[in-house]
Amino acid sequence: MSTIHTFQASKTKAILTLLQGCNTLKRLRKIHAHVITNGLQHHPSICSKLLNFCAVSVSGSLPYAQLLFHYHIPNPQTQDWNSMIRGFSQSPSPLQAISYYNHMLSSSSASDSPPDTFSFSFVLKACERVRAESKCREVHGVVVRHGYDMDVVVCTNLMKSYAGNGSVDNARRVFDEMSERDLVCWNSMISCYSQAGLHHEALNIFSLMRNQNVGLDGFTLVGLLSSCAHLGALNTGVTMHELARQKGFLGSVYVGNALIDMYAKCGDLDGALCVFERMRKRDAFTWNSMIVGYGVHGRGDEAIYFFEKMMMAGVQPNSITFLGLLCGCSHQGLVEKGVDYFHMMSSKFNIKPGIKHYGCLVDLFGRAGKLEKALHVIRASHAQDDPVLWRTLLSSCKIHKNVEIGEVALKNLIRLGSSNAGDYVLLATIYFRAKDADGVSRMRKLIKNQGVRTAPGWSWIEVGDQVHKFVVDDKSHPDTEEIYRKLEVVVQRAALHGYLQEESLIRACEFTSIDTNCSGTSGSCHSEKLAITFGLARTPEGTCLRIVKNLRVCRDCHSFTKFVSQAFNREIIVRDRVRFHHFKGGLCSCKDYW
DNA sequence: TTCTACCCGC
Repeated sequence: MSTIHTFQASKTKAILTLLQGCNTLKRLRKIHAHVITNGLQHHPSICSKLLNFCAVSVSGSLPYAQLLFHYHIPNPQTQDWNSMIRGFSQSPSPLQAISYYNHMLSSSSASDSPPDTFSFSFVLKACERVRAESKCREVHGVVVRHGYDMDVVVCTNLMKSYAGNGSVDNARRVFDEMSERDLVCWNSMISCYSQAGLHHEALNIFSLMRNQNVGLDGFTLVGLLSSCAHLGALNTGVTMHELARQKGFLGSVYVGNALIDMYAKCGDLDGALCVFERMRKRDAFTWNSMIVGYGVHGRGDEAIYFFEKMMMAGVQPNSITFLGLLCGCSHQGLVEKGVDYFHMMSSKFNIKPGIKHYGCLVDLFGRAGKLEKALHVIRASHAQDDPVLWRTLLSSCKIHKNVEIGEVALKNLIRLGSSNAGDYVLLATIYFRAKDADGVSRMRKLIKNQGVRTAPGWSWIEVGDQVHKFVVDDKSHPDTEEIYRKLEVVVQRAALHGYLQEESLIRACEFTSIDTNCSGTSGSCHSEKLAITFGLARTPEGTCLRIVKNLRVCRDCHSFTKFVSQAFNREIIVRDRVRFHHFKGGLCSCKDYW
């Protein structure tokens, strides 16, 4: 008996060694044949290992795993089910994982092979991938019935699965009900919020962590820095930077990359550069963060400079690298360079341009006034059915007051059934500037028929460690009265330097009571004026104001901000939906071209 | 065997 056992043990070991070196299906078949000829096919450990390898390893084969599972494992144990669920949860058909999980629960031997921590974790991943929220709830119920609702890993997976299904509130509920939380779990809650775009909430989790002395690690910092980047919360980001230094996390490439991105997105390119230069190890994310950072600031030359250094460092660019480059070229008007890079990405780097790259190219030509070329790009892109490209073209037509191509763009948007009030307003503005009253009234009718729905505009400004958010005509801020009083003073002083409300544009918006390019209704107070006024009142003279807003800057606010920067001698950095504007001494870095 | 991270943009 013991001889047989020793024999089997050495065979098992030999087969496991073979499996480790196995990288083709053909070899896998050979190993399986070997298992059978040695009479080991009923050896539970061997079969489980073989199954796990087939299901999970990159060089495995899920169909082969199914074959083994259904024909060679008569009484699958929990770990065998887990192999199947895990394998399919990360495969192109995660629904199958859910199906194996269902079978596991209903199989006659369910009492011998109950689901465990792993089964739940894997099936929850599958629920997340197929966006099956109801299934996620159902699994949650089973988790509770099997007494795993105190398992910190299962709970973390539950949170992620709920959040991935768009239900952050449920994720938070799971989080709140946990009796014990580890650091991973806290980090996961931060990531759930940031994934949902709830960045204030993500930062609030960090306050809780500090109150409860949870500590932090690189994951925590990266998550929080990402939220700071989205919010434009530079001061908070600098605090994180300081924490990273104190706790010794500056050596992490992830943390360094997140810091660069945070500084760049908060409008502090010098800060980004400083972190970049001190990094010992750099990867594609590092270079991309710099290139994209300079790109969205409209500094194409520097984006190109970093791209060239990236090449010299031997780092392979990816599609994001080229988005950053193209964005920089288009905002700086580097048309030829942009075209070169567009071609280079496929010819030299074998990266297929995606819809966003075509979008950049349309923007590149459109901004430069080469509207025919922009139109040609769309027609040659095999993406004529993407509304984003036509909308980009329409915006370019507005800059260059081109009625004809603007009409073509709108026609295509209508053809695609995705035209909205914002598009009609764009074309109406073009008609208005071209003094085409008929066109304006046609658009007015379309807008009336369709009804008006606009995204609410808001602006943020960080003062101290607080981010203050303003909407159009905001009355909700505790200091509202003071802000509006101060605003009058600011407008007067800006007017002394030449600021004039842009009547023409206001009238252009009036008939619709919106301008999607503005933050709100005409004659009303746009959110960035309130944020700027608040910043002027609450920060020391001479300090830079940083505003983040969700829409594009309208012409009136752009002009207002220029004069304010001059009248109050302040540098004002505005990050809009697409790019940065650096206002200083009455001028803007975009050269009034955005 | 399981859980959390950076570049795009939703």
